[in-house]
Amino acid sequence: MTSASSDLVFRAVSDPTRRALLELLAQAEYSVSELLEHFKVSQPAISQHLRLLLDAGLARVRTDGRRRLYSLDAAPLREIHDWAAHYERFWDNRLGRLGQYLDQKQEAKKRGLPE
Amino acid sequence: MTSASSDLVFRAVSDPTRRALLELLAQAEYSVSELLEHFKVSQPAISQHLRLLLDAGLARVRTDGRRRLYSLDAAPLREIHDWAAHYERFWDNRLGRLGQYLDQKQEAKKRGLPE
DNA sequence: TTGACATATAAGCATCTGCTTATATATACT
DNA sequence: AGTATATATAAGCAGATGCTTATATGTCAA
Repeated sequence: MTSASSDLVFRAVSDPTRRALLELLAQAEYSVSELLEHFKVSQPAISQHLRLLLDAGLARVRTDGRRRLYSLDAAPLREIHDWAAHYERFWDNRLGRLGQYLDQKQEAKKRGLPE
Repeated sequence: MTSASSDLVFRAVSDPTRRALLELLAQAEYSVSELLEHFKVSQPAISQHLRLLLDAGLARVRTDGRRRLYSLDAAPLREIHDWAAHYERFWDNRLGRLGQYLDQKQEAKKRGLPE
């Protein structure tokens, strides 16, 4: 989980087509042509997206005859999840820094401390 | 949370400089020149990044004299968090589809069903 | 009012991105 | 062997991206 590999994951996930691919791969293993049916781009475009997913560690391939079967490897998504979770405290209320302050105040109140 | 605005958030967050900006804004409200101190790029570059964060709804500004004070709005990050959480089941084990299958098997076993 | 400061915007540029078509590679079928 | 099928790779291109310098805008201070 170096900064470089982390960046690969964030970049991979920033594209809507690749997010759609991940969603499909979450359901099952798919060949390229099966994946292709769900999109309006060319086969090379799909292969190129899959390459980026592989590079980011978000997908695996195995060969089956002349087909290549892609599957999901969601492990790197955990990093994104954890990164976002780091900000969880800030979206509970929409007040940002002030929210933290209010949280503290409320905490204090709960404990029956004077303001 | 349209698909378009969602995309803005994913894109905004895909850049390491902007992620660093968010991290700073999570700590406090900052002026542009204060933010600038933490980076090796020019002032316009920072202003441009901040613009994208604003567009994605990840930051707010208020004017204080001739300074502009930026603060975090983490709300849109919740979407990313939830999106990633959708894959949580897949990173618990590193086996993807097979993992699900094994999960089911294990579930079955727990219930004392025959294999 | 004049000049310094803080920030935004404009314009230009190199690089990256996502796409296409054309082609290479490998396997399967007859 | 020869043809069709499945996928990857190469090359090229338009548009996006991130940066820079130059400049505009607005506020403060003497």
